[in-house]
Amino acid sequence: MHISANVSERAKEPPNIGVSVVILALGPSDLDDRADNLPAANTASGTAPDIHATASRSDTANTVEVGNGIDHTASRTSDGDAVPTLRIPLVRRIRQPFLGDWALPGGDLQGGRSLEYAAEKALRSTTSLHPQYLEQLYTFGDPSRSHGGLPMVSIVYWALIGETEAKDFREAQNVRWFPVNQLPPLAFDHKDIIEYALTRVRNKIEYSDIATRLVGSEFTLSQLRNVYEAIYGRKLDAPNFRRRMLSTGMVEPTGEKLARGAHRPACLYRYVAHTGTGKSAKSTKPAKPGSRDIPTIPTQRTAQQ
Amino acid sequence: MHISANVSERAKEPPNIGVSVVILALGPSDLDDRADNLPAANTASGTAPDIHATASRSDTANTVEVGNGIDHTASRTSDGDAVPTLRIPLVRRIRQPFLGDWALPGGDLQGGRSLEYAAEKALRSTTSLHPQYLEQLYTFGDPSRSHGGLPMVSIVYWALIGETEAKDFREAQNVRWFPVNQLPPLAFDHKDIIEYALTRVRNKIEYSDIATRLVGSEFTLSQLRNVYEAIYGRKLDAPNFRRRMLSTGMVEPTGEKLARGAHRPACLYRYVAHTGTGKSAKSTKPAKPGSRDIPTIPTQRTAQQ
DNA sequence: TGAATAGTGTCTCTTAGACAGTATGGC
DNA sequence: GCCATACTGTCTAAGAGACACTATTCA
Repeated sequence: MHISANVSERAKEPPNIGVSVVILALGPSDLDDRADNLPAANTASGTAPDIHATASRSDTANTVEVGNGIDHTASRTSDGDAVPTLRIPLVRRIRQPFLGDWALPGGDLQGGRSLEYAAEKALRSTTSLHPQYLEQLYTFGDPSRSHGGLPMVSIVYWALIGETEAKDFREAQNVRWFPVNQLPPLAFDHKDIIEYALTRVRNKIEYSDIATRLVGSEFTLSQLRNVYEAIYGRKLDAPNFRRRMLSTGMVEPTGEKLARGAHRPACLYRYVAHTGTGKSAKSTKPAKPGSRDIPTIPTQRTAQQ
Repeated sequence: MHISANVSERAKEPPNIGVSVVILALGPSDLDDRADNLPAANTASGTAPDIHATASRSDTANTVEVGNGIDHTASRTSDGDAVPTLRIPLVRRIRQPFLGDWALPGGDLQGGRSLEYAAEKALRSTTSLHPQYLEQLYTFGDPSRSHGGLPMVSIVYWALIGETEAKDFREAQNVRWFPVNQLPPLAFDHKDIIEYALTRVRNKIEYSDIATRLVGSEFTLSQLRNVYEAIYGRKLDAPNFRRRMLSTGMVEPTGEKLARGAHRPACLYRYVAHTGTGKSAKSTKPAKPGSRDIPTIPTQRTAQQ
């Protein structure tokens, strides 16, 4: 990857390729507000002067409200019920353009490796975690998005990380976690990209099994509902949610129960892989992370080679 | 882009980038079977020996049935009603690998140009047409897909071309149009890519306005239904289709009528841009071809830059 | 008049959502 | 007993699909 002598020469060459990841992780779902020991959200993490107010406070000074169509600046609704929130790790830029702003984790693409490999590598180097789910989001290549940097085609992936996994994140230099509804100033078009990823996830959760990957192998329907609520950013009606989950045939009871407090214990369920014989088994190829180059259901393609 | 001396060196370099297009065009919807003067489908077009049987005949020797879950090897159903079919232009490969097989049109990516530009250019050079709709499909980058060629990342777009536009295609060397249900042997993973594009289009037509771009500015509901039928590959119930279209508020009557035969004339309608005040106005940013780098609703992204 | 397409009415089935009410645990 | 959560029952409204039926044109 060599850089040409002048700009007109450079324009004729193909742009560089990078791979980036929107990493969506479940926040803690237990009701005590642990804002101060959330993954690195509040710890001064680095060398550069802190140009932002504390991101996890309820005031939104120096943070950007992502317009996701849902009104929740805090993680609790007015009636006092907790709505779990999604969190996202970002990397502070240490060079121009957008020096000091926050950006999605990313890396270069190696010739002999798959795109998923590059995405997982970017994810690991930022969080030292493995994704529960990884899928291509979109490829951005408009020349105007470089803002003075080198022209760059960014192949963007999005990843999901479960609550238990997110607890052993790696606290790295210039890496912080932000709630998706309180993002800091972002470099390039990364704000649009995150919004787009959220739209995509909320859409995908409707017809796929991604939510079941964010809970353990056995789970209560409340726990599963919490995953949906975190992704939607709003509370769901518990009775209707139960009916919907059971009617899909995607989950089945284990027979066990789980007591977690001064109330009736909840039945445990497990995920049932779709055999195609289920009742409303919409076609949902699981497509594990790093599996192959064939996307799951609704995405897009066309290729010269 | 220079080629390195040996393989191990090459593997460390970033792969080449190309842009390809799945071009979906409406076939003729009038009922006379014009298989023999369809765009270039049957004319011997080239220098290379013709390794395929006539692709537009009803026998499928040397053609590949794309498994789209719909049983229609011919364009007519058993009751005699015509089902319009989608057609797709392919380019015959004139070098290894996959010499003689058919492939999606594509081209290189120039640094100073957008991805859409490259896709439109590939489309123009093959068909001399402008797309009614152009959208990114997916980016393929698995090393295994090169099959002996150079490693290649393919950013794939899909395009829609209306029936009237498709009539003045350009008959080019080594370019032919095939019905999507009778494809010839395809190079690389292009068969998967086309199947994926069809899935995507059938999905997208549900919640977007792409169908209205394939008819004129004024159209009857029968004409619009024909577009849906071509994309779905099956007949639709006319009364239910009418109700559904009218209930979305996406179309409105012009007051005019169109007489086309020995039967009751049909009312003409026009497309109504969504203002957000409509009844079931699902969020559908139009996203014209070549507009910007922000995708429409359900797709995916994440980027390093 | 008949053929062919345009268009209306109506029925059923399914699903999502609202919400009242019951069940079962800890305290 | 009370409280909190788990779970059941039921009503309503909207949407998709099947399909009988009417309307309007030309030949």
